[in-house]
Amino acid sequence: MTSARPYHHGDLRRAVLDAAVDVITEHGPGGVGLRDLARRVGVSHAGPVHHFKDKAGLLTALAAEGFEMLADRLEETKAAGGDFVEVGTAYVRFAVEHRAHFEVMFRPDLYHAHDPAVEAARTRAGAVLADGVADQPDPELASAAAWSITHGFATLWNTGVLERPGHDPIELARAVAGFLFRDQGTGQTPA
Amino acid sequence: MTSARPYHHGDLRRAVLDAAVDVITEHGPGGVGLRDLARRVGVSHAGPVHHFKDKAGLLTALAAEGFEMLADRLEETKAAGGDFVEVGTAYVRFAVEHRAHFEVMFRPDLYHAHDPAVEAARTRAGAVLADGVADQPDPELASAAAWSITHGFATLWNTGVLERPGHDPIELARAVAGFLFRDQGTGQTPA
DNA sequence: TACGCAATCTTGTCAATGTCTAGATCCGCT
DNA sequence: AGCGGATCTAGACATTGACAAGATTGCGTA
Repeated sequence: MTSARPYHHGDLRRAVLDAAVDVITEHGPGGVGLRDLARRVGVSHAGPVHHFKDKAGLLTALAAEGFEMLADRLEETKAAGGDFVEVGTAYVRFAVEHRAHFEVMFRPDLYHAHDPAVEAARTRAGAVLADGVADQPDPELASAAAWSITHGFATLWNTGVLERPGHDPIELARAVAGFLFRDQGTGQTPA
Repeated sequence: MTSARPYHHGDLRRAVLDAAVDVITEHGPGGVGLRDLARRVGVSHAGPVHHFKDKAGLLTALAAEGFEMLADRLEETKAAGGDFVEVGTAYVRFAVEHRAHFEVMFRPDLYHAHDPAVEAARTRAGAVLADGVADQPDPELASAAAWSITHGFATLWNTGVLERPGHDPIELARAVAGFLFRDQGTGQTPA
């Protein structure tokens, strides 16, 4: 039920979520405060509470939204005929372009990780990654490896540890993903 | 310097760090509070401040300690003749066994990421991983891939997303790391 | 040995936060 | 019209991080 109709504010729920994204992008998930968000959006200090119940509730909503967006992107990429390398690249692209969502999604201590919507979308996203390597000899292992290298690259890039000045993360991600299955035809890209 | 001598408490600095590890292991990095730690250790609410200046200072100390432990482990593994698979496995083992440290280390928004001690130890750890794949055709790319798959597996396992009931994370990590260089023999790289 | 000093820890305080409660405001439906 | 309920406001309370000033303790040095 993501629909919130314009009452006093217009669309407070979305406004708060957007503000939270801004704050997280700039200061990380630790920088979010319900009162600060309320201030940014122009409502009273307890306004957001009614929509999210909790600080954890707000982050749960963000995580659910993030997993759904991610699953959508991966499914679209696969539906367009993308192999694992393309799907993995889409994963990294999501992480870079929606850094705030991504950071919250993989910090289950910050939100209600067992929320049904979150779990459903997360499972959906994982299925696409696993399906992309289903033709491998050991699909279980290949799936773990594929998800690991993709997620690891995204995480390391976002934390700044892997930063290569002058390199485009998407191109580098494509090369790294291709490296995993370099013995097969797909995936080699000119630098 | 890490040396703290027994004054009133005995070794408050270490006691606070240990308590923080306990809290983080159980409730994540968001659960740490200076006052709560002080309570657990049995000192007044402002006791820890003198040793760490800040909440961020405390986490900086934890991150530095973590990167140093990690770098030590990786260097030991490599010195014992371990190839990349063994080094990567040691990386995952550290992440699983020192989950609290590991979680803080890769959340630079929580501490002073530009602390010299932190940066030095982090660079040292990265060098071992890069060096383990230096014999590859494209060392830069292989290094990024190696670090990504290793770090990704560790992260996903710790967040519970990759959990396989009945599987030992270390064994699975070894298999995943081996998958990256499966075309080469189980490569005993001589020292 | 005694003294002074600095490191260590305590106590008190302040602004800010999360969350709860009660009340005000406004929309949609009958 | 006007009622009901969703939406938001206002006030309050416990807790937290951070700061300031004072008390306590061990160590080097004369």
